[in-house]
Amino acid sequence: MINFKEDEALNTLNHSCAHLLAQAVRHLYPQAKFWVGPVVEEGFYYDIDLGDDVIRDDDLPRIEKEMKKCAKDNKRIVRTEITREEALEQFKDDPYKVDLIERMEPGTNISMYTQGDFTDLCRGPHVESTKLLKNFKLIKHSGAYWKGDEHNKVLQRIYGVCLPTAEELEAHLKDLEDAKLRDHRKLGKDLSIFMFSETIGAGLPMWLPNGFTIRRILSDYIMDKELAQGYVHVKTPVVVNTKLYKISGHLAHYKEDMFPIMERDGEEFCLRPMNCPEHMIMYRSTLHSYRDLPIRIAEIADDFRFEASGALTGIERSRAFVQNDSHIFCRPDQIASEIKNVTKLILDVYKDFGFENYSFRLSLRDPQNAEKYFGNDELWETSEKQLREILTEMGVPFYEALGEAAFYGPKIDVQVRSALGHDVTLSTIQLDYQLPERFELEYVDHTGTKVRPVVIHRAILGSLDRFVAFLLEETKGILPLWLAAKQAVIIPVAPDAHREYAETVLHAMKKIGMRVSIDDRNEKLGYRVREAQTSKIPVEVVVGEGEMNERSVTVRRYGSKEAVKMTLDEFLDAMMKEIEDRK
RNA sequence: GCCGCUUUAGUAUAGUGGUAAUACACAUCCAUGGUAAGGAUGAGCGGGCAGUUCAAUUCUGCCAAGCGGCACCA
Repeated sequence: MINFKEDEALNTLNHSCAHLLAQAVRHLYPQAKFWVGPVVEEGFYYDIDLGDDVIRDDDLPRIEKEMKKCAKDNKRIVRTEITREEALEQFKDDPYKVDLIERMEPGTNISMYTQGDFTDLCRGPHVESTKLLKNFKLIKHSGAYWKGDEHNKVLQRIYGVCLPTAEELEAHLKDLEDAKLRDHRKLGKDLSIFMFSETIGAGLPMWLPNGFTIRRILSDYIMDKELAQGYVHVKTPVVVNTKLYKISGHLAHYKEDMFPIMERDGEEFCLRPMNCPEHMIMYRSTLHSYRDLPIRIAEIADDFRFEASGALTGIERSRAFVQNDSHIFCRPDQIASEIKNVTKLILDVYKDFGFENYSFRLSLRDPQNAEKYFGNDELWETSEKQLREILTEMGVPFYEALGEAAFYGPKIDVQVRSALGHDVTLSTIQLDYQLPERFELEYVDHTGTKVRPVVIHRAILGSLDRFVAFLLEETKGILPLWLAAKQAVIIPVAPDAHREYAETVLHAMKKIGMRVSIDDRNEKLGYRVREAQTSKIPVEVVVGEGEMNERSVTVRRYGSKEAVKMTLDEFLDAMMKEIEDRK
């Protein structure tokens, strides 16, 4: 996918196109006032105040037409400079421009770009003439809060793209269409992975047999990895007394994001939004020696968060989900090695799945917004520094993001991009000095003194739900053999004549643990082959007269046009090896 | 939650102010077969609640769910 922001030429082109958009909007909506029109990764947008008017779908073609008209005039785009004071005077009737100008250094000059009857404040650069703006398309529109603050007025935002040639534009629009085909919501429906029901409730997924099988494989997989690394697994309740979240501080901070509280017999309960506090209580239930640390408590945990209705996105963001969660209770001197181990585990797991498009993000607090966070400044600075050093030392490339920390500590997040371009967190590692304090956790050190441990929160697959969403989009629903819900289908050429041998093959495959069935419906071979292919089943085994007589199978793999004949034993060996290797 | 849009059979779509169509899937029957759709017949549909109208799937309002963004994301 094209990155319009990083490509210098495209950036300039799109920036100029944003001005063209503004010019056209000014013609069609004389009352329009303009905020900003930047270039972003997916193209350009402009935020516009239309007074009481709004943009509707039908308006985009109208605006495009006007843009074409403006561009055809072939106006040169001219740069001029004025002083800050002159600018304030010139734009005194436009509160948005005044806001922008006032934030510039006094004494600096301000550049403006003019094309025909339209002038806008702008740093530039721009293309020479509007005639270069030919191959553009307005993609979508939406409301957007002024300055990104939900208390501010909603401006109208229009998104578009501009490319040098008509062919490139067409190809880009085709890419956008294709991305929709690997949207996990579409694949999930087509492949019967999960479903939603209005009657069950928004954001509450139901996992169908195929989907549950995939989840079961995933949780077995990750639990085995964890066991090998010294984790222990537990199960804790999804409904808890609200006392727990009063202690943890969640109730004060995050009540709005929780399902409503239940009250009975004078006690309050809630559906847990996360399970950290329960693991704290579990840790606290016995006395720990410094020799016992680290203690790594893990859980495949159902959690419930009342996500805003507009945030729900299939199983990528739902209100009920299952975390692959763990809390590592350790001594301060163990932090670095524990975080390194978790990072290694993440890299190891991504390798098993063949993921390559991800990036590590060091999520820091936003110092402008300090009241959002627990704990004192030094502690934050120390722990942020600690995480930064660990990543640097490991040679893992990462970027830093202010304001992305948890309220109790900084994080290392692993970010991926969904089919539709959403930046989402898959894995996370969080350093926490706060919850141990709040829950008064202790261990006995080598001098016999009770001291406070540190907690590392971590999720490798993140939530199984989101992980499956990403997995589907990355693989286009074509899962590797070891993960496929249905790994193989056996197709007897003539069901009546070859059923018995098909069953022999079935039992042999089941014996090595494969998820396989026989398709002995009274349909043509071609029909059954087609269905196996469209269901994205990795392996088709055709058995007929020849196979029956020589105890062999004819195997066709998903996506291949070739059918290969081999003995049943060779086939079983190959399958076992492939599943074992997680290829 | 905010701005805009959408909602027709199991699925994907078409169409209309006079209660609806196509394909696949499904059921029954015929066909009994070698790698992407054999044939016939049949059953099944307007998100919910109001309003306008002689008449609403079609127009209007409210609600819900979904979609694209915004905000949010422990």
